[in-house]
Amino acid sequence: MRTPSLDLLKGTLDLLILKTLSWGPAHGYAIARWIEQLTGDALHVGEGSLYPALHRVEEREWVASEWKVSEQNRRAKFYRLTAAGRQQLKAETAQWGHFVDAVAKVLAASRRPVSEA
Amino acid sequence: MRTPSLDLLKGTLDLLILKTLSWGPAHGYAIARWIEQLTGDALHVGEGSLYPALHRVEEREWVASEWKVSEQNRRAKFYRLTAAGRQQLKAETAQWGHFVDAVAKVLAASRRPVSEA
DNA sequence: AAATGATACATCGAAGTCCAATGTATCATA
DNA sequence: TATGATACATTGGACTTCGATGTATCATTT
Repeated sequence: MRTPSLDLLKGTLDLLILKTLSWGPAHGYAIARWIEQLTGDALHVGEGSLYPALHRVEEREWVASEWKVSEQNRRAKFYRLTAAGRQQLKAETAQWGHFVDAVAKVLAASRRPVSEA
Repeated sequence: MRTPSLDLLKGTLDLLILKTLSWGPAHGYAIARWIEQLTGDALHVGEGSLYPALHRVEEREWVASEWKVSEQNRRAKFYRLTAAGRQQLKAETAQWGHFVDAVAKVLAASRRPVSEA
């Protein structure tokens, strides 16, 4: 069985994380809440997806982390975008756009293409 | 390591298959070529992704299959959309749209949302 | 002072998906 | 008869996501 929280994200979680960090450093919890808030809860980011993703992007050095104290006065690991991460954000944003365009082309077609040759 | 054929598709392959079959019955090979042709090769559909996906949607009874002879005069398994598949196509198309919208909202934001109490 | 709820980190296992590589066979054409 | 395009299929590996669960701290309420 599938489709619990819609199963969405589909590989775009990295992109969304990089994007939220482009607004400034943040800890994981805040990242998840921001995404949910911005999308009106259309996108739910669970911990089980979020933390593996954060470790992933840190391992690839697109983000760096540092322990600090949050606005709520609690220990929290703050992530910030690296220069490489900024590059990656740009690249993934473009790639996402191309992908969406390509899918749109198929969805917009009302009949099959002529098999030329 | 990742990003061989761009790693894309990301769960939308079922949707693309259902869509191509909405134009009429087709065999797997044709489905893959149509998608590539329509997207100007932005989307590459490999056999290793295609056939498992076809078996998947058949198992869920969104498509039905039948052995026939192709335009090239060869044996080929033709898939056609079932009534349930047509329903599913509609549902997945809508869901895809919502997802793209949600991602767009995050990507369009220039700063973090205000954390309202 | 104690209970509660929100914040914040993290891991695990299960399930599912995609992909490259590889293999077989047929038919049309050269 | 060799080649290339068509057409089916499987396998193994790698990766991602998800729900569930666990720990701990701080602020607020009782």
